[in-house]
Amino acid sequence: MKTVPTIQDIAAAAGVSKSTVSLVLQQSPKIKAETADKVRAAAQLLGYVYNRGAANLRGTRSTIVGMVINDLTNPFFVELLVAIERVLAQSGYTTLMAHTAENVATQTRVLQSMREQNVAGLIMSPALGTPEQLPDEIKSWGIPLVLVMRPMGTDVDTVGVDNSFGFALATEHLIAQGHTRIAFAGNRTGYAVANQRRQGYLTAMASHALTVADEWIIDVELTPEGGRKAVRSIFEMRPRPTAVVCYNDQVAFGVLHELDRMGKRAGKALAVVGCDNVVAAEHTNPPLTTLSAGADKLGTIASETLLARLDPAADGKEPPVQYFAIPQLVVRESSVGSAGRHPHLSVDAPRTERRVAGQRQ
Amino acid sequence: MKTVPTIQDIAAAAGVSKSTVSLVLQQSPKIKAETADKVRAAAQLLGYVYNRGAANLRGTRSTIVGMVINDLTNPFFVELLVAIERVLAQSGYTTLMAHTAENVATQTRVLQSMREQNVAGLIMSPALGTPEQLPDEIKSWGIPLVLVMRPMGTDVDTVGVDNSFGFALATEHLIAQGHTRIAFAGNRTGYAVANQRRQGYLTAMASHALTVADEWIIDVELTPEGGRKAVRSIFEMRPRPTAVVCYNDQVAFGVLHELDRMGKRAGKALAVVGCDNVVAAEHTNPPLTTLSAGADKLGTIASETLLARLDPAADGKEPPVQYFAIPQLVVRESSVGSAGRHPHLSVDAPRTERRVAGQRQ
DNA sequence: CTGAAAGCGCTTACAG
DNA sequence: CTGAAAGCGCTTACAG
Repeated sequence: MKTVPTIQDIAAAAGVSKSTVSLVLQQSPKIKAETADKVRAAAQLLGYVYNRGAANLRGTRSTIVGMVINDLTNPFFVELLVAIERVLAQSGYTTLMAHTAENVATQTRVLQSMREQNVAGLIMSPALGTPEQLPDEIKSWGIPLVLVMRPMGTDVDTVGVDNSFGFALATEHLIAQGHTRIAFAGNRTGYAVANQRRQGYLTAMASHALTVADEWIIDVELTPEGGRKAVRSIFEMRPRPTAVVCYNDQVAFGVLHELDRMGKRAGKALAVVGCDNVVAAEHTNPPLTTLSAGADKLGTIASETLLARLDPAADGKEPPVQYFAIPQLVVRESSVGSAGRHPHLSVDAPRTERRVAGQRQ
Repeated sequence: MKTVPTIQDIAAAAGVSKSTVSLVLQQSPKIKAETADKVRAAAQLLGYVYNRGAANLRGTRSTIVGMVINDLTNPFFVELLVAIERVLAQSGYTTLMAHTAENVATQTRVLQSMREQNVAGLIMSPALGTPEQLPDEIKSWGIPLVLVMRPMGTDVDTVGVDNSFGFALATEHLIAQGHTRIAFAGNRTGYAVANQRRQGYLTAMASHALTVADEWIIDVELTPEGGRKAVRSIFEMRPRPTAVVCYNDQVAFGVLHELDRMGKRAGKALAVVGCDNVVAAEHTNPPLTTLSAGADKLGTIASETLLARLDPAADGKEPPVQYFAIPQLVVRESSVGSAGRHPHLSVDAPRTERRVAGQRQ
């Protein structure tokens, strides 16, 4: 545990005051180039390490950003995290990460800890069941907050996806393939995102005058295991759905797997669509048709939204950002070739990835 | 941006000195219970938030631990990260996370940043190509370091896996299935872990007097794309291997996928074994046989190793920990049923997951 | 262009 | 059992 030199030591070595050293380290133009060079040489020589904690304490700003993620077992959130971390690092911020595992109590503890660390701002994907006044409370702490993926009112910066549009798009795709009995594997009731996704599906069905049997809305855990359970339910229904829209790729992976165990193949026995377009969706057997909003793009926008709030030039009077990406459908083999009414779709689709652009009507 | 109360404010409100407040917040037994209660009540009332940065600055210890991960796109490292973060949080430490994406320059920048944040300790999975003197350099900073997954000499605390044992085990499994022409999809040359894995495979082959054709050692990227390329190579070989040991599950996923594209099935056309047992390995089509060392257990051990070093009671004279887990083989469908010489193995394996315990001879 | 002084919010001996 | 004082490593007005 050798003791690290401080600006005081550099000041002594360079023969200047510590004020001067501090200004040099901040790249202040007030210091003469010659003096600055002398200081930098001394710092180099002594192996100086800037103490950001001390600077944050004395100065007004901190350079730590907290990121609170609800579910790192879902690769989508990992992709988001990686993008956010990259953009923030480029702007000189360090990312303090915490994982709540969808647990509100853990989330409370974690937020407290971030507050104690004096984070400059927070990016959070709130755990399910988060009390709706939490964003206001965080704001009352004076910490800028950007919500990702899970909106909580229009009063807080939010970066997410237009889920009802996306799920309508996915359902339309299946209808265009000739399917009329389409199931939804997700939550029957639940939080905002779950409702939006279910609603998008229902809207598309209704707009084609297709009736939705109550049992087609299958309430399952949002995991591969939930997807497997959904398949078992579907194959007990009479008449049974020929297609299923899944809450996310994790559920869809379970669907693909259970079909395989039954000796059936997605795309033939059952058309399957997921949501998130995680990297693995490209390599499943068969490859998964899924909604893509671009984790990388969403992470970038979330970071930039926060950085704008942290900019000392910001007046804090800008209205809340409410950005909802329009997802695209990436068509792969899991959703084509079963209904067979659109041969042009089933010919190339298994080999050629095509993106159906989301277009609002 | 309302201003947060400090211990000074609490001291005034409670009618004591700030020394007393500080001691109460540290749960010191020196303060009379009555006084302590009074102080805590005042803190509660004012909405006091402990400023850990100030405490770290004045005190000798910091409560931030840095975690440097080379590849978060590999779910194995995410599982490791989650376990580490959980254990550290339970001990009152906050985790500062950084992702290097296998880039040594990024890693250097990130380590610098962690040093500036005055982390109490570091857990690192070094990027490929990390200079071998880095652990010594970090130690010279006075920051305890635990390496995970990728050893760099015996002089630094290390938690990893006995890779050569594991890959021998995987290869033995394939030999026991009757395979004699077994390929290896990974690196032909490379860093320590790559060499250990390849060596384990070669050792098992040699111990059964099986010759390894040079082309069977296939040099590919350690990604699904690399796995796909390996399959294409294998099917051009004459005679062709009937089984392949993959560097990790990511490569194996690509293998399973390319086989599927060719209309073939892993376990029938080609026996496939992976390494890491990531959660998704259970849900691939077909499910993947793979080596498991337990990301959760490894993460727990790594955290505990670091916590022991951070314990103020530690004398710093304990010898370096060198922990290498003995992996187990989790047998699933991807590796059985193709050679058919051991019918008892191929009957239940596709449905029943069995663990073959690793036993050193 | 540079220095002396005060202070960020805590903790830690040292007195009493 | 509690308080007064010094100081952790910086930054920030304020002088000059």
